[in-house]
Amino acid sequence: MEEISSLQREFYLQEDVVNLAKQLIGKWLMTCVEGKLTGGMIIETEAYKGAEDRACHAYNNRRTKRTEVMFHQGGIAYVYLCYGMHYLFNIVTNQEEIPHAILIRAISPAIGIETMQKRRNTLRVSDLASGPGKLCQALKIGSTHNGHLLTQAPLWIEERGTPVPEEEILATPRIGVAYAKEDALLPWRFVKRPD
DNA sequence: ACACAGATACTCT
DNA sequence: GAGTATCTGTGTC
Repeated sequence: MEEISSLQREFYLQEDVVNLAKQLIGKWLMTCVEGKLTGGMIIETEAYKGAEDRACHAYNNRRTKRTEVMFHQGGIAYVYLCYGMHYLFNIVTNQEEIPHAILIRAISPAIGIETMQKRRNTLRVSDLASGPGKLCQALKIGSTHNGHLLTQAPLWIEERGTPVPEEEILATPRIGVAYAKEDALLPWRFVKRPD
C-alpha cells in the first residue's frame, strides 16, 4: 500500500486565492476509487474570488444549496455538474464564510493510465485529463466527493517534488466567463507552459 | 414552470 | 479550426 503524503490543511487556508491557484501548478491530484489509484500533475487552474468576483458562483455572497460548501473552511472539494453531463472539481480555500475556490482545469496523466483510458474510453493520453470535465471522468470524481476533505483518500493533493518554475507558468483570462463583465479579463487562469 | 450552464465529442472543412 | 448536438441540476421567475 502506497503511503499518502497529502498537503496539510493549512495550505488551503491562505488568503490570496490567486496566488494559491498558481502554487497548485506542479502539485499532484490523486484519487483512489474502486481500488484504482489514479492521478497526475496539475497543469491548469483558475481562481474564483468569492463575493467580489462576478465569475464566481458565490458572487455577492450568493449562498444556496449548491454554493454552501464554498462557505466552509478551505481544504475541501467543491464538485458540481455542468451542462447536465460533466462534473467539475474545485478546491475550496480560505477561512470559513469566505467563499473562495480554485477550479482544476487539467492534469498531466501519470498514475493509473490504463484505468483512466478505460474510464475515458480513449487510448490517447493527451486526451485523458486535458479539461475540467475530462479529468473528473478520468479520476472518477463525482457529486459524492462534494465537501470531501482533501487531506485524505479517496481524493487528495500531494507534493511530489516536481516544482514548476515561475517562468513556466502563464497567466491568462479565465475560460467561459464572458458574462462576468469587467472580471472576465482578470488574469486568474494559470497554465503550465506546454513541454 | 423554465432557461441555461465554469464542457465535450462529434462532424465536417 | 468551426459548427453543433448533447444532458439535467440549479437558480430564478
